[in-house]
Amino acid sequence: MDGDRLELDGFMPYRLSVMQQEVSRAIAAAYASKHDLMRHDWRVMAALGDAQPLSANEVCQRTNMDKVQVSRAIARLKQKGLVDQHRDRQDRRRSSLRLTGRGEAIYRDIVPAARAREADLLSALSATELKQLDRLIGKLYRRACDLNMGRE
Amino acid sequence: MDGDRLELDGFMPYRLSVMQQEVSRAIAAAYASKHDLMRHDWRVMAALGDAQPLSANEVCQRTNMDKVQVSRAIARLKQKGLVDQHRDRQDRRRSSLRLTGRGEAIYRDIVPAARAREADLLSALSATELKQLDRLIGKLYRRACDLNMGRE
DNA sequence: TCATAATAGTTTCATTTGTAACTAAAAACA
DNA sequence: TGTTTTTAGTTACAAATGAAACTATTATGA
Repeated sequence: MDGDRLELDGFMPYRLSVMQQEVSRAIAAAYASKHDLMRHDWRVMAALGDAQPLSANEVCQRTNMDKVQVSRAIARLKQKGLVDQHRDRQDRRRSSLRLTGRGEAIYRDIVPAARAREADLLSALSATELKQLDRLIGKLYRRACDLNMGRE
Repeated sequence: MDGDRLELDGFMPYRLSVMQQEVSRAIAAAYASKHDLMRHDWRVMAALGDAQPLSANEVCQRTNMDKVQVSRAIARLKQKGLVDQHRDRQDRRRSSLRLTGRGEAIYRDIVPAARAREADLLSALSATELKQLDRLIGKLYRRACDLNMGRE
């Protein structure tokens, strides 16, 4: 252990990042090639598939994306005819988002593929390890959020 | 468990991504604000700090970045006077990269800060959990790589 | 040897992104 | 009520990115 070198390979945040990228790529195969969607687009669709209708703001909260990303994803999805957006009558600042028929169809096509890839991925782990993973992700996430609290 | 909804919150790749982003942000605090470096720039510096000199290609391998990203990071770092690049005499396609004095100084300034943040982060875990995490990252990474083997 | 392929690294162009500034509507408050 | 502040969402612009094409050099092999 050399005191003044970082040694990337043993640096946990780096390993986490490299691993996550690879996982992300494995999952992207479920939506990118076949339906020509970007990660952000798919995330918005996934949120709407989980619970409709949602306002753009609710999509932000559910997906951990910021409002600009969501706004742009919605623009792309509307243009492709996968999402409908119309102003809320009660509060005319908001809008209410829904998957269109085609959007729903694509969502229903992707979900099993995404699930299958997730299963493939997790098949490398035992049931015990899976529980551990779940716990560890939660702990690290909460700790990181705490650390980031101060700044913005 | 609803068969035709994805439920993002329980979808492991999503949770992994959100957690990793937060961790990344926590670490970025060590190099971004004070030294105005981007993630890619810092990664290249970290690789060089670990072992100098390196060719751009060796940086690619050590950082898991692709050659375009590395080329651009090097351009930025050269312009800032943090990295020196000169052609290799044996093979004039390659070049040999080194941190400059100022580059080294910044590297040595960042390393302890990055280590401290990592420690903060990992302090949420017991020694046992840390070993588990290490194992799980390795397993998931290898599995994801296997899954991605086919394409490209 | 000469032609072809492979390798190291850079550049180009279209697209995506991040930040900040902006518009519109509702809430707060005086 | 009228004024200010918040909130929802969009837009603008500069910078970063990805993919493909490109340059220069070395390796291969007929």
